[in-house]
Amino acid sequence: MKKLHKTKLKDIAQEAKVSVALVSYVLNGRHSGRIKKETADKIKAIAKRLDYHTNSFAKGLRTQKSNTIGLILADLANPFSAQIARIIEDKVMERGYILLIGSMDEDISKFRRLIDTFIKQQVEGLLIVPSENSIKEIEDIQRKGISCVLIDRYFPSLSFNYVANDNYFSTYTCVMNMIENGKKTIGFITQKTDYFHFHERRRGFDDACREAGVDVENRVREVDKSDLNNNVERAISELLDENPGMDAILFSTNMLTLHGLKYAIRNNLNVPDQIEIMGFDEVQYYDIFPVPISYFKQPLEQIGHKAVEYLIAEIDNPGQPPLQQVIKGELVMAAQSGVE
Amino acid sequence: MKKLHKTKLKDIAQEAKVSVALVSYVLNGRHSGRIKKETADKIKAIAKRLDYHTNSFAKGLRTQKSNTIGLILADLANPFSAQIARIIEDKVMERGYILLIGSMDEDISKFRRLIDTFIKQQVEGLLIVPSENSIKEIEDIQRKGISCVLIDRYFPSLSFNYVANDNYFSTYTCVMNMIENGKKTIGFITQKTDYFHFHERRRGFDDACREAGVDVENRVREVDKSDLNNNVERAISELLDENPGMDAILFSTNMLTLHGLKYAIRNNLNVPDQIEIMGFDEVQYYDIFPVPISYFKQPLEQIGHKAVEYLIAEIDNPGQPPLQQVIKGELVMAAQSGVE
DNA sequence: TTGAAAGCGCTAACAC
DNA sequence: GTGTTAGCGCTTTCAA
Repeated sequence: MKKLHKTKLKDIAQEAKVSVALVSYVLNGRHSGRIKKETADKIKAIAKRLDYHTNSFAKGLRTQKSNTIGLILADLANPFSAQIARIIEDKVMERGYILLIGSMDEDISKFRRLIDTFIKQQVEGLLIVPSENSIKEIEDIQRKGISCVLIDRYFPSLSFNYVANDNYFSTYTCVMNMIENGKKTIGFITQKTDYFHFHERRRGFDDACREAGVDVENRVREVDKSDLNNNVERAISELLDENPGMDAILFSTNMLTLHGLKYAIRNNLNVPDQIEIMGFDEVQYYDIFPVPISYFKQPLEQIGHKAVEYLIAEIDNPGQPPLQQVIKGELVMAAQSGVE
Repeated sequence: MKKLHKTKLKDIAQEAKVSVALVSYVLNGRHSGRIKKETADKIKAIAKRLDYHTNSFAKGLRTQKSNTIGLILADLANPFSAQIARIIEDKVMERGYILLIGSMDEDISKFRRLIDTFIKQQVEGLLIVPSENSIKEIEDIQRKGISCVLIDRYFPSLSFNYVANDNYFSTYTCVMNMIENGKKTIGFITQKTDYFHFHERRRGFDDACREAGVDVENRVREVDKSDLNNNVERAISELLDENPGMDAILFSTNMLTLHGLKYAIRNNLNVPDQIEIMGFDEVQYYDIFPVPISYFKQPLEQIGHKAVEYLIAEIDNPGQPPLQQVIKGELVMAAQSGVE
């Protein structure tokens, strides 16, 4: 077993014949004015040659700062989570922090374990894409005085920091666009859930329809997550049967949208002339389907950036009034493709 | 600003009127035999009441152990990476370690930054899903004496630890299965790349064809990654034009497979009777296409587990001879679906 | 301009 | 059974 000697400040100090303190100053850019340039240069050169890396345990212990932020995702295997994680990682690094990522996989006990782990790691703040039923744990975090920002999903009744898509605006915009394009009978397929953001999507749909003077009655189906495949299929059939001449359907998640596409393809629906399909979220594969589809694109980039800004603000100034923001995304219209 | 007093061993010791050492013993389960049960219980109760969390900086500094493993992914936004990350996270936690995740996004300088970060964090080992051109950095890691296991992709010329899919077996198996099902003229669409694992897939295809006595000449297309959409489409057309009666095509990645599906749907190919399409990797959306498709499923679960085992073995016993393993996945046959 | 030294919270060897 | 204490590598106050 090769013993690997990690170089430490003392090694550099000895080599340079100066004190540890001075080495520390130089490497941290402190007192840069007061230190003789050649001493500084010598120290830097030695540090480089010896491949010095700060021991963040010692540093963190001494400074009581970890320079670390934790991100807890509802489920890492979900493309939404992965994308947002990537965006946040970049942003966090840019701001000089290190990001710890954990996935709770919709499992509360794992959530608690992650929080404990992150606390032990002395994270300075937490970014959380919460899953259902995690309110209690999040309140706990707040109670412990840990800085925290919720992403994408939030609990309007509570005074947390959050950043999320403007879900009301999303569906509202989709409907209005369809109407501008002459659609008259619009269906909405969404998920049966308690998440606040789904309520908002529903509300946006309803309001837009009402304002545009089109009917909502019997045009909405809330699908149960279990056995999604069959439930969606059934919901679509029902919707079409009970609303002859339906010329557009809006789906409230990417999974639902994909099922909608499947249905359209299998049943040889003429999209978009006979019936338009509008989706939610970008999916890498939409354009692979031989069916043109417009979709509402959530502003992931901005959500991620804002969340990091908010968290750092909260870290710098704990206990400030809650920072809350929803961000508007945009409708991406179908490419002029279809079956060429 | 609410000052949050993190409880430390000393607090517990004072409260319990014992020494810090004793508290440490109890909380770490040391000397459990020798300590009076009621003292131990009292200490544990107080720790719980005071919501004590080890300060891992202090602990790590003292013990020279971080209990931390770093995972560096080629690209977190890629579903393969996300899935493997999730599997590995579970496994790593199960073994009592903490996982740090970083995504290099196919960017070498980011890769170097991540390595530096992880070294500063004192990771005990590194799991890496390398991207192209990262050999130099990986050799560096080895030179520094950091325990490391490569995942999925590796460099056969070098003596690293690695765990990967048996890519040769994968394509070999696919071809043999098609032949058993009476296919006679089999095409192969793969990616133009230097990655060793693609060479293996190619080799598996070639060997299987040769053994089965079917022709390989002009049946393979290597597609350039740039402008994938058009290139794949063109490759498929060419293949079909130049090989009348081609009755099967194998694709070597999930992206390519999806494009194959798109082509089949758009051109109304009769799948699988006229032509079979066989893919690589599970994709959440395969079953949404109105086309039955079999695919080769990489053994992600086993790859992840084995990689963690290897890394921990290497950590416990640095400098041992390289641990290398490829793992065989399995062919998942198309559901009996098609257009009902 | 530079150095000495205290101390962050914890563990472990040793003492009692 | 329990306590004392040194010291992990670093930053920072104070002194020179």
